[in-house]
Amino acid sequence: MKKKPTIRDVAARAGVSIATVSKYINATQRFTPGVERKIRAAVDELAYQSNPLARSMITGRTGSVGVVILDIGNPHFTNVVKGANRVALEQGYNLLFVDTEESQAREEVLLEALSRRVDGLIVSTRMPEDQLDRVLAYGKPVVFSGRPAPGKGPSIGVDAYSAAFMLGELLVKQRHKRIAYTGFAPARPDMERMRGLTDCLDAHRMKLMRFELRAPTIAEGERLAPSVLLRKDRPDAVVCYNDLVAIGFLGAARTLGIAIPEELSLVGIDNIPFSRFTRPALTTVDIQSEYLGEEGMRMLLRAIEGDPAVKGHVKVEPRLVVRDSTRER
Amino acid sequence: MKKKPTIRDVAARAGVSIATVSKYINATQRFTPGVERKIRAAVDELAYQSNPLARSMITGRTGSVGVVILDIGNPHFTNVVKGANRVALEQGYNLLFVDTEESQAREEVLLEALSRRVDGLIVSTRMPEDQLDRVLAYGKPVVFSGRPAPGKGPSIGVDAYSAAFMLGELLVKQRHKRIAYTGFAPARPDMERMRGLTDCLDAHRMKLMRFELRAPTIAEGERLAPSVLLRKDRPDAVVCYNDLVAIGFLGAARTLGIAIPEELSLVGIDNIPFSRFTRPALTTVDIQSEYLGEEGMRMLLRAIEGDPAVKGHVKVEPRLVVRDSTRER
DNA sequence: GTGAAAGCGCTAACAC
DNA sequence: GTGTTAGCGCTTTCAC
Repeated sequence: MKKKPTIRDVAARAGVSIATVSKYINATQRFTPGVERKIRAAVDELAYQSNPLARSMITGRTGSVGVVILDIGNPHFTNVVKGANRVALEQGYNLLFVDTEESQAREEVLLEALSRRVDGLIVSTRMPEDQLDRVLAYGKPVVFSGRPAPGKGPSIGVDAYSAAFMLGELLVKQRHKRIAYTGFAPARPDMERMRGLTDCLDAHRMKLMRFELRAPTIAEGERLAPSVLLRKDRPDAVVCYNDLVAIGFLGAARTLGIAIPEELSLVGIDNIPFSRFTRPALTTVDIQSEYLGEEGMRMLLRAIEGDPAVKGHVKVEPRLVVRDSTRER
Repeated sequence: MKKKPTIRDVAARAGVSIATVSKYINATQRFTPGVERKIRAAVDELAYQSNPLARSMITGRTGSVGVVILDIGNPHFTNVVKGANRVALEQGYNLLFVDTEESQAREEVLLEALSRRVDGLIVSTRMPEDQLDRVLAYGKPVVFSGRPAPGKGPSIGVDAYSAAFMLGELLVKQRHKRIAYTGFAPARPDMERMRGLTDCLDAHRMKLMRFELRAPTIAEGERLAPSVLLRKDRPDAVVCYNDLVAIGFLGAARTLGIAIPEELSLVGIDNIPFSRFTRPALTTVDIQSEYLGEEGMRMLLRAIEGDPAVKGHVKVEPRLVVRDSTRER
């Protein structure tokens, strides 16, 4: 763990100026063969690597972009990251990401620490709209992911209203009579989903039952399930906040001896990779997580490059995926 | 996106020297009330935030640690990250991570970029042992995760040999006669798992069939499954490289009409959260992913603080988790 | 307690 | 082509 050689060490060893070495490192110029050879030799011998911090201080660029996600344990977000990572790498940026674990307090600190180390950010946050300015105050290009951010900068997200509406339509068409939604109010898309579902049921003169989640996770789905499945007016279909919650419900239903889809239809949202492998396979809505990450990163990179056309909300269309956890009544 | 105020701006506005502002920001000293008030006012008005890059250049510390993982799509790794994140945050560090997507080429670039931006690293890599020095050459404390790194620095990982051995014992005890292993040779633990299984079967005078995966993923499990399940000498038990592969096998078996566990026992390794929710629920070995991340981070943090006792390999014990994908013959 | 000055390792003009 | 020089924004002696 000896100390690292600096550009000065290389210059001294090669017998040239530090400016020349700098130009060699950055390949911004051609050299006389002798000089080039000497520099290369010195770099090799010292195993020199330039310090990106020092470089960034001058150039104002870091070559990195950041992604802030709410929960790395949710496959939806890991897919967003996968997509973003691929595009960033292709364009010569590297991606740093940070998991806020759904904690608002943490968000502040992590965002600030990250924002100064990258050229731009994609951020998923539950922050109320009027606080979004705080993120912009870091002075870096930002793309908000998973929600519209009207007037606050570019954003990308799936159309939560229509995702929920589609699910409602399916369930109604399948003649379900008592439809429930397990919502998670703190999440941004929750209200839109609720609206989509309510509007759809209203049109058919049906009412929606709502149950409240404390977190959008498998464990929480399992915890909540009994209280909705053991009521005397048990719903005959439940729309879960996301696939994770639906998987928890599936597990609980099995334990409780409730057959799905025979006695109860169950749907999720997200279409995470595992939803295809539950049994019964989960009916859900694909929200194109990976594409969200890719396209979000493309937007961010354009913004970093100074493209003023990057603004407004990009609405991505959800796709209904009907599998075996729903059945006609 | 106007330019950020510097410490100089604050000093000018407060009518003090930049040295004084620096001391205020870092709380390294007490002040006369008047000065303190003026500085605070200036900081607030300008919404000043110190530039961590500039600070790092001088102090040599960044306050961040890095984690390099092979595939963020694998819940095993996301759990490692979760554990590491929690511990890092507790200790006042923040965590940046990077996904190499199982690509060696990428690894180089990402590692170098990351290493200069953090105080230390936890790295998962398939790099051959003799190349591990390259990682150490970055001059930062490193903990290798998921494998021993003899003579190359501290490491932590689950005992892959015994994990496989346990699975072998279970399957033998259940009177399986034709046991197969779907391996993934490029991965570090593959050889140890192979040894564990082979030793166990040898002791019972049984032979192990081996099949080769091209990646340790669900999709690859699905792809490989038919070629092992449709042979005339079909195994009656298959040990999958990990739970993801096992889930792929489960899906394929369903499609092929092969009943699990009635006609075939199937086991995975990792105990990812979803393995409890497949049907049948997957028998597997818990490798304590989250603990691996926590403890690895504790080791790293101690190493960063200069503790010379951090070295050698910490071997974590796996735990057999018997569920419903295996059955006595 | 406070400030002047010397850098951290590097790049970007601008001479030569 | 190559070298000189002036910083990037900050911390850290070391005087006062």
